Amino acid sequence: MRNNNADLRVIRTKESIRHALVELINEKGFEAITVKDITTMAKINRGTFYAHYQDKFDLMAKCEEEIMLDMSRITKQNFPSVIAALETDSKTLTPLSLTVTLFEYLNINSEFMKAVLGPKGDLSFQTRLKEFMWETLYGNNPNAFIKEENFLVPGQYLASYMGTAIIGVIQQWLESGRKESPQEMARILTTITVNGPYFAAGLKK
Amino acid sequence: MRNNNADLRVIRTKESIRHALVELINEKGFEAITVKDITTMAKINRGTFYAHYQDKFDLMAKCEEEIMLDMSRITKQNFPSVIAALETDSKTLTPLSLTVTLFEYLNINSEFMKAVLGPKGDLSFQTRLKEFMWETLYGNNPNAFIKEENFLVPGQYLASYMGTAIIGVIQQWLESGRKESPQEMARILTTITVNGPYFAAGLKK
DNA sequence: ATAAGTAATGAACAACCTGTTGTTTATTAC
DNA sequence: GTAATAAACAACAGGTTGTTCATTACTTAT
Repeated sequence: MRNNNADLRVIRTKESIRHALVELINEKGFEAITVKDITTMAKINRGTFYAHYQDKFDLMAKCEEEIMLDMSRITKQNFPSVIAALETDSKTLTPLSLTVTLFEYLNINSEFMKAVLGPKGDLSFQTRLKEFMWETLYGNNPNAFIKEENFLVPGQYLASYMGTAIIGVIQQWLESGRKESPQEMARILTTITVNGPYFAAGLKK
Repeated sequence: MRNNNADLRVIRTKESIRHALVELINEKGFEAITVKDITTMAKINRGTFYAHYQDKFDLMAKCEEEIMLDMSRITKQNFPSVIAALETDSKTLTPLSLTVTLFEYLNINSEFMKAVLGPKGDLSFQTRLKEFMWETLYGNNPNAFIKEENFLVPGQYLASYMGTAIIGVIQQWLESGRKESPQEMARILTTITVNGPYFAAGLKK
């Protein structure tokens, strides 16, 4: 039986297609990209593109899917349960070591992440990543973080607030050139979340 | 000299174009919309569309620009300075009354806002709105909220965190059917921001 | 009320992009 | 070495785009 995925031509073709996609998103935004743009930049025949993907949406979906699966796999591999992650961090409420791991992955795939999370990127991917980050970092917290009604505000708004805020910090990190290490970013994110933005700014004791 | 903008035909045409745009974004996402779709739904000739807008991107940009100008105008009208807004609220750190005003505007234009901030919306608009909200609500705070280096974390990450978090709360409100009043939403947003998410959830004293 | 000015219409146009088809070429497994 | 398999290709029909032009319908200023 043949192993299709091992064919060097396939690997080369797919790599140049995906590289061209990232380039073009940064250049003109996913919106304005045509299949012709991609194949021209990837230096392949347009027919070849359709042999691998249905259209540009299919290409995008498969790239995003791969990223999400990777993150899921890495998370489960390193931290089979959130409880274990929390114990690693000696009694903080947020799994710091897990956050470091995720930032390390973002760092490796920064080219793609920067493209799809940037202003010309894909809003639906942002939504999916937001939900993933929320669930991974806080959603399964054994302290049952979000209840229907929380202490001061409805739980759904707390979840949206924190989920979106994480994405914002990631975007800022990617756009400003990833000057901080993944470790430092995890510390920053955890600090703001645990203490609240006003305290972190020094405006509140 | 004639005033072209007053021509009832122009007003009617533009209104039906913009209404069709909102409908279509909710239906299939901005991405997939063709100019033909818009003109068919708006029941106008395709040539008429090109008499008013260069293409669908130009249409979108002009709609967004109008919203941003509106919000800017309303803000300046009601609160010429952030200091005045803060004084209205008897010594909180966040301008609650200003937040209410902004949520009231979002409420009136909820159809459009829901479309462009939803999963099928426009990421670049989200970025612009984020920056506007940040600057309006916190950026000009006389307490000089964000410095180059803050107490615990770099200021740029605090700004991104809070700016994006606001957008997240707004998105959640629009998507879940705007059950809360603008007043209630302003209270929720202010509460989380001032106290921090962990406190608001009841996990921290 | 009317005339002048302006917007909207329908039709036609070339240019472009799309997705598919049938064919050729290169690689791999036996 | 040969047969199976899949990538690469050129050519095609169908649809969208942005423009133009003559004609019709509507609005406004006088």
